[in-house]
Amino acid sequence: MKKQITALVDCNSFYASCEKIFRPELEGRPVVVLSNNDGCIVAMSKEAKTIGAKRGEPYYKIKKHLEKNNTAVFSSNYALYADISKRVMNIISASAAEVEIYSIDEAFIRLDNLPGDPVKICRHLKINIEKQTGIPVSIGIGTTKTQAKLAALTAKKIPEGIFALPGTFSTAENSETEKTLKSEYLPVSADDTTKSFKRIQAPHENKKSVYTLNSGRIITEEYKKLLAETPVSKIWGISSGLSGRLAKINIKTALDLVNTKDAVIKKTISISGLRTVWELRGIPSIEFEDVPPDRKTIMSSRSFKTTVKELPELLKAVSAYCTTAAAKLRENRLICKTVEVSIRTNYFSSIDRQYKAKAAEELTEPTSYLPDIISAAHTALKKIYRPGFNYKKVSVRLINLESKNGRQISLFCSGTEKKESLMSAVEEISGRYGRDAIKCGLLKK
DNA sequence: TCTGGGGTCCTAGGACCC
DNA sequence: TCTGGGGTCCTAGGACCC
Repeated sequence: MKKQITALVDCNSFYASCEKIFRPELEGRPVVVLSNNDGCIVAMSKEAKTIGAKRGEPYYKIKKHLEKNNTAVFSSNYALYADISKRVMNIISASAAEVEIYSIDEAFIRLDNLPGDPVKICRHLKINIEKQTGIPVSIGIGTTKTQAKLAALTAKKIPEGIFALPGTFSTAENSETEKTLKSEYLPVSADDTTKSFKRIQAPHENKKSVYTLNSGRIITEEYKKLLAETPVSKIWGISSGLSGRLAKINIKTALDLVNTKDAVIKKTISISGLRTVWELRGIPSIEFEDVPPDRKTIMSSRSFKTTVKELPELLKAVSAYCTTAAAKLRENRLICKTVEVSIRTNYFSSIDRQYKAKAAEELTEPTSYLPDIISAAHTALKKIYRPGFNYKKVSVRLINLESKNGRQISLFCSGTEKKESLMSAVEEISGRYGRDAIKCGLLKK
């Protein structure tokens, strides 16, 4: 197996950058984007970061402060962000054979199968994206996805916007170490790292300035220094909860982490944490998914601006979320077996009595037919609804999804054909006149 | 007064079976 | 009076990501 070289392309302050594209006058001003109901901050420009805006922070708490600093505030416009994301991802996809679109604003690329210098390829790509879309990006390069993520943190801080990790050293010694590692958790892809990684090593780096991890793996002194300067909470996959647990056993930096025994890691932060550690050591352990796996659930939910008490209003909301979810289901050419509805009161309220519940309803046969989905969701909601509570949020989740194509036979059973053509017609109308042009009403039984 | 939405994966514990 | 053990499957809850 070949040495993996992975880059992470990350759009800078994506939502805020989208808002700035057509408003050059915002240059240099703090920009924040708010979540649904203008509830909390979901994105901010670097100027907004400097004045102390934080992701997830409730807007009302920081509103005055933002105003004082002349901040441009936007309600989120997901249709716009999705559209711009698509353009960015198209450019990235055209640049390499193996691309994993990881989120709306990030993608991993495999560089090892491309001819030419990885850094140069990335520089090209960065210029291309910025020129064609107006969205600034940072690119981190490493030998694993987790390393690429780590490199991207540095990339964001430097003017060039591209940073290649000064290598986990890829030497015969490392390959020998891995062969003798008897860890039962050692991933399949861990062997053979004999290919050199010279290309993205810094020019002044020489093989003598190396450091041997407790595991026996060899890394460069430079990489060691970076690990020592990085708190564990900055590592992809390790958030505040796990960092707290790690701090208790005196693991504070990424270097502490990679020098900890596998068994201790697994015990403290579970198998996913262990994979993260291997990746930091330079052993690919998180799969590169250039073919996106089938989705397992589709969810649609919304918090109410003001709480809701009555069942009819909840039923109406559920119908609307079913419509959104079913549209996505059909877009993905999937059908679902089960519809799950959940409701909850406002857990931030200290006055309201608290209640939350969920119920799942099996469909008589797997389908993407909206009226059947709504009817199942209504049945589920009625099972869990209790009068007298102030409801804050309702969610619909479609689960047990399967591919529509595997179900051709049943197409001709129990009126499925009719349902199919009805849904196609509905889609055409929505496509032409907008999502709200046509709605689903259910007959009372 | 006002605190998002949409995903994934892992683990522990219970039910059930032989 | 003594009261198995191991496997599988499911669910709830907790953790992470952006």
